[in-house]
Amino acid sequence: MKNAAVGIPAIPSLMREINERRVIDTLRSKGALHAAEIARLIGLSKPTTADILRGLVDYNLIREVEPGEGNSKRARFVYEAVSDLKVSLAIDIGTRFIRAAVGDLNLVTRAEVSIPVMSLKLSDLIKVMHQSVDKVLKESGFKLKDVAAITVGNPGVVDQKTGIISIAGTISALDGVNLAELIREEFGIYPTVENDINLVTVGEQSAGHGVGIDNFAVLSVGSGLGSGIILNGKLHRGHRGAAGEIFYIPFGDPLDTHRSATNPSGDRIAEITRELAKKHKKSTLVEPYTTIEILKAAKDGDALGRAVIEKEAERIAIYVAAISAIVDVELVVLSGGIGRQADFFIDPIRKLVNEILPFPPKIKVSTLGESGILVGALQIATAQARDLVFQAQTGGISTPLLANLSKQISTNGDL
Amino acid sequence: MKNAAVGIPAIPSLMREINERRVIDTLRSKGALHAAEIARLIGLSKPTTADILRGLVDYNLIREVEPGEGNSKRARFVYEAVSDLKVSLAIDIGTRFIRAAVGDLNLVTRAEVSIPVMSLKLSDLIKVMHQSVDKVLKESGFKLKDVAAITVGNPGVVDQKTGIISIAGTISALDGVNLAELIREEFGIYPTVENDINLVTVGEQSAGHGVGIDNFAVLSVGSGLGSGIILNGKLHRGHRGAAGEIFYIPFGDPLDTHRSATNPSGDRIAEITRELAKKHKKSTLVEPYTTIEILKAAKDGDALGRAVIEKEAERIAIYVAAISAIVDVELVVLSGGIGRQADFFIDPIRKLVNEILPFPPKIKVSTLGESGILVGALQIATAQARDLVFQAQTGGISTPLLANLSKQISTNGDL
DNA sequence: ACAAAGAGGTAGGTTTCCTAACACAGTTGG
DNA sequence: CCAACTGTGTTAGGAAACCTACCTCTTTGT
Repeated sequence: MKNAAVGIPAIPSLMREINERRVIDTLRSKGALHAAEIARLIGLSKPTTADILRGLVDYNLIREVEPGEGNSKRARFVYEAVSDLKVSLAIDIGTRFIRAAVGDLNLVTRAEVSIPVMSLKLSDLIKVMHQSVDKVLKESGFKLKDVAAITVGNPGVVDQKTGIISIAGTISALDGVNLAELIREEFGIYPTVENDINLVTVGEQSAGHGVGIDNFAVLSVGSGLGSGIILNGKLHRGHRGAAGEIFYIPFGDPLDTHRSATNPSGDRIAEITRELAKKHKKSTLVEPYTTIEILKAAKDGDALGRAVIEKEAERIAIYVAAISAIVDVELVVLSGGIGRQADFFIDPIRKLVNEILPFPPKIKVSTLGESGILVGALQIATAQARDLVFQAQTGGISTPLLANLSKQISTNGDL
Repeated sequence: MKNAAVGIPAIPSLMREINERRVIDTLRSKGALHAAEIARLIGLSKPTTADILRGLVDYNLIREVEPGEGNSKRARFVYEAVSDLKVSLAIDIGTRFIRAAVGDLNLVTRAEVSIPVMSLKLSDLIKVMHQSVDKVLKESGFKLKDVAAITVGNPGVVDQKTGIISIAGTISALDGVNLAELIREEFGIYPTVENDINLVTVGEQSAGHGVGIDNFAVLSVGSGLGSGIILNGKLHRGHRGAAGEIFYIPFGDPLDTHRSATNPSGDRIAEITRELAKKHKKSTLVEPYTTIEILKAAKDGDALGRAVIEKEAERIAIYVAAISAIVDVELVVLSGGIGRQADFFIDPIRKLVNEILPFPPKIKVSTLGESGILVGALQIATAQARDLVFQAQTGGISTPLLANLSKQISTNGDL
């Protein structure tokens, strides 16, 4: 125990703030509504609700709009959450592209761009990042000063306290870089920096197979091997942000240096192919073995291709099993360059997992595509932006805690 | 999204309830205090605090006591939380003993008993359970009608929705049994049924190495192999309550039937010993190899004993590494019959883990001893008992959600 | 066309919290 | 040893936020 029962006492102004947040949240998730309906939805009386609405209009957090089709004809006034007071910015630093997206406060993507990366030098990455941000802002029609929050995805492990990247693997220029501080210097806003697979996972939660599922994981198989985990509805980062770094699970030789050196599994599939090529002489596949070619060959029935995919299925299965044995998820979503193509070999994966585990998870292939990272990044940035805007407009002494709190009060249905 | 923004609106009575709970929580964690000090700690004004205190005294939830040493001499009235309005009951169904404990509302153990189990038949287990409960209640001076909540530990996986046990391994009579319903029939109270290692983990969190640590795991090595995981300060059960069932991690042959049959690692150490005995002829160890004898021999320098322990250290290390790779814990606590004796071979475990992982966890040996399960079970039962008593005494329309809520408000220090 | 139902608003009241001021009891220092 | 100070507990008055009840006006339905 600490020294004191720190925290916030419940006082009338807190009560009001919680109710104001409930009103805004309701409007954001349900669109335009009139006062009486809001009152029913959040459980307050009509006079109180009307008073809150007047206040929020004054704060410019909501506005009166023309009643639309969905609204009762009796409704004289209809309100909606203001969506363009500020925007949020998502940046994805990948090996081949840097992508960026602008989203409004109602989580609508206003623009999205993708610029190829030619050099993995840090200075070049920063240059391309700037180009992406300039371009996406221009397309969206907003300026940098309209940006309330930034979330940045990268392949490394992020120390959330300092913002420093480690184990960036494929983009080794980021290793040891304080990316959060760097972004602040470049754009003037201290961002949330997050591992890219964690962002894909948040993306799946908000717009993919993970909607409404409290415990699930994303297994990303592609140029790297990694996973992101949602537990009890929240992204689990772990003590140092390294949760989900599954290639460190000591399958095989516990001291396999191949594993610990750099993120290994990028070339693993080529390696496996080379090995299996000794057995399967007649194949359309030739060096250098690329993932795309192998997948294509396997789909076409090539024996070597199929053999490689069989091994890959086994490899995926043991990682799915390991994750599920430890955290018992309801679902594992396969993502990444290889994982997103797993549709045609998902059955052997399921079969193997079902043989290993007494409580196997469901296994699905991601449908989010390349921009999954940006979807997740926008989700996080927008949540922050909403909170910042609320504080700025109300002049509240509010804290992230309160935002969570009001969310708890408003979304908890399991009474 | 569901149909409506269900939840609780913030109304004055909710505000009061939150503040009442903050007062009681403060008194339970800090002991007897006077009004002015409570007001300072929880952040309310003196008149309001005094009013709340009068109410809680009326509800019989707190009482006025003589000022003690710790209190200011100026304090005329000092209050403490009533501890014996109701009690909670912890029951641990083990292979060799059934243990039981009675705890009061301030989490003080009032009595603890342990009765040997002679037969693992379900009817016999129920008989011994009754004996344990009768005995522990008698020793504590309370009656069954004073019990507000029961938590029951068992070796199996518990379906929290139905209360049905599976994979009970060492006590196969429990497999498929609806233990929660059974307890309700026997004692008239619907209990919380929980996996025993999960309870040890909660025990470590409240009274062991896990105090104040948000992410840690307990690895229990003994007659079985299992783990419990605390993530973000809360026990992680997983989708079907099977989180931490780490012996399903497919190390070695993924389809190892030895693993999936029943919980295997009980005799694993004897097996390893038999294998290694071929190399190490001159040993004091003889069949049947028991864990206690092997540990003793290893401590005494016996070559075979040491070899076995070395293998065991490696086995522990890979499980520690797997858990940490997936959920990134700050600490792993070793528990169970073998784990609690790991003090003298903890260094090789640490060394190996440090070689495998870039972010290795701290590793410690549990100091809780045999009754760790009961400590955790009392923790859970007492939390429930407090909530039930609060509701019963105030006649509140309160829900578990509110209890969590007020806890959030009062204990969240990271603003 | 007219009654019922629903939206929006007003009036008056309750709950809960706050600040300010005061009486009283220990503590401290000349 | 007594006066000044500090801290506890209480009272009075008031502010913020919620509620119910009722009213008016519009839409809907028979």
